[in-house]
Amino acid sequence: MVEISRIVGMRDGTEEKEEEEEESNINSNNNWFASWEDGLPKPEELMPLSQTLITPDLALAFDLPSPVPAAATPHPDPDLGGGGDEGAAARTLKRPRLVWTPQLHKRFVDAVAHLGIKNAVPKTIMQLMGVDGLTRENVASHLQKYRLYLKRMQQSSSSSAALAGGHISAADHQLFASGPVPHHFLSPRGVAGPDPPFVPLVPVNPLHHHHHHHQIGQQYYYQRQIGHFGSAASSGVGGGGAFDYRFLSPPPIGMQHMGMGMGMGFPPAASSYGEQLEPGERGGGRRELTLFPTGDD
DNA sequence: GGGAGAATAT
DNA sequence: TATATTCTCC
Repeated sequence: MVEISRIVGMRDGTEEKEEEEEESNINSNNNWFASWEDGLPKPEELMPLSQTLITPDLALAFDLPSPVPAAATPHPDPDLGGGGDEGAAARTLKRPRLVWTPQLHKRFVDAVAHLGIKNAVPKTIMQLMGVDGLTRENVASHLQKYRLYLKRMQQSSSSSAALAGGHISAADHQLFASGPVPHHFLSPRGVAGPDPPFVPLVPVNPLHHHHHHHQIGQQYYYQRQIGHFGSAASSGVGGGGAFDYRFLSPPPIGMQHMGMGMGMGFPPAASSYGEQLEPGERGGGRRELTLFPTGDD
């Protein structure tokens, strides 16, 4: 079949110490990059956990308002209908929303940090991250937000704006503030600093691995949530409609979506599983690709 | 044309 | 809100 969305599974065989030094380390991070590789898999450790998330048929079905058989589908796209070019189909079908887990974000930050602000552009970052399935758009979007975050950080740290109301929102802490932010990102002088030498990440090989991720504790699982066929009956309003969720992989940890009500950051070192959110809360019918660690990171 | 970045959409 | 998509510009 066609492999549409796949994400890499990364082993953290080398569970180095470091990792969670964060804020307290921002000022004394002489080694923030010395240990940058720690969180990253060595080339030989890079282990693609590729999975076929959705078949063309399924995609078709889910994309339609009703469970109309593909055969009867008036879909104009030849790629979808004919099972032609796999690559084309893979590009055509929409990927699930990417969830930026702390681990994924860390990779992002590390990449940005080692590229240097000025060289940190989506494509480069993406390549450096070496995460299979990650697109330039994914990175670009995240980068945009990340820059906004850095901007606010600068403001609140270099002026009295912090008192004026430019405080860091809980949302910031949720992801961005949870990881180490290279200090030079925030200080005007270090911005154009020299690029620390580092070993470029080796991109994940595109091989198909139909792993049955049983090895909890050292890999990333991906999660896929698929909405139920557009049954007009079940779909409540944006509220809590009953959806027909199916998990093709073990359920996720409940560490995202803690917005609104109690905006507390996720556990700093969410080493292991927390509780799990009841699936189906939100995301009515949306697919979501989630990378989450199963081991302590 | 392709990519970056901002704006806008979902 | 978080992430995706679109749009403009280079």
